[in-house]
Amino acid sequence: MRWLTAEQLDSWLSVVRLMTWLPWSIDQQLQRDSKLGMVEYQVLAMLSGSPNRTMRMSSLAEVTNASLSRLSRVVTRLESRRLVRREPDPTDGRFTNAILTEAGFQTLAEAAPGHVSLVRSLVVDVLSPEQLRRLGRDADRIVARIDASAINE
Amino acid sequence: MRWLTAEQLDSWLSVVRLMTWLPWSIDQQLQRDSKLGMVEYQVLAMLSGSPNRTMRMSSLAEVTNASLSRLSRVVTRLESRRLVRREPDPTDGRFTNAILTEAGFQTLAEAAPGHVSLVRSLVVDVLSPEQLRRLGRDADRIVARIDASAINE
DNA sequence: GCCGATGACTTGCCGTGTCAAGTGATGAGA
DNA sequence: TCTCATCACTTGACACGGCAAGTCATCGGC
Repeated sequence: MRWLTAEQLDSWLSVVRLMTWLPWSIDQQLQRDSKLGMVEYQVLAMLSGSPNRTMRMSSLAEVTNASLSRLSRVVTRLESRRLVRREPDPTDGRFTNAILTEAGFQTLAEAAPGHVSLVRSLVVDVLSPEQLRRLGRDADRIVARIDASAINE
Repeated sequence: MRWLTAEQLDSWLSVVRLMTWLPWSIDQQLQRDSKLGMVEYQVLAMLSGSPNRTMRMSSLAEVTNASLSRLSRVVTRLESRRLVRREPDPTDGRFTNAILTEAGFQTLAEAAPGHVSLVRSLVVDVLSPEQLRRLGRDADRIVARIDASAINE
């Protein structure tokens, strides 16, 4: 059994702190300024960038990193605030489409500047372009390993 | 309002994926193999490395990145499994000490190899020593910014 | 064309985290 | 010494996510 060196452990604990506090911080700001969680924001954002502001629940779940069951509840909440609407896919009733309403688009438009500016001030503008690129690539590497290990259960 | 370039957005979304899936993956393994969540594990680990396997609730909350209220519930659960014990600090009854029991130490000893080996296979062994160091430093930078922005509310 | 299999969600139940209010111990000032 | 403020938690109420079971539409084989 190979243990971690003190240095490796330090780096790992730094990553753990990041995983704990960065989502927390983003959620705080979104919640305070727009009454949205990060997943809610991603749902609105992904819908706004899609043809007809429409996406299938299952695709939406994938791009927002949410389970289908979580997404279903999130969309239910957004629907009750009239930010999103649900419709069965006309061509195949098994699919459900989530559709961004005009009110949802407005809400996103109001939330986006504050959100982006926080992401800038906490992450993007704190690192050099090269550091940010590397950080993204490292994250991709790790996520790829997770995917790989999930496949072989 | 400065928007994000496509490249910056990509990197950011990679980081978001990391923050979503890495904790999930760690929790899965710990839960499956040892019926522990990541915070539970950290609690046991931090206690085991402390003098007398004892720590104040408030210090423990800090090192495990948990709110005091969350830690209180976590320790209640661990206590009901006899992995941890609570005692008021003899020298000042306002403090409560959490103490790792022998059973708790055993549980940690059984959980640690699998946990460490997952951390290795997902993170530590996927990056070069230099990449890991940089990742840790980038994480520190970001967390420092979060702390700074939390201070000025 | 019918019927079981499959796929795409949805939902009841439960465990857990948060927020705010509550509790009990201690220290500080009158 | 007797408050009263403060500190270090703890806990009740509530919101939310996960899991597994349920629902509904479609498809494939007969």
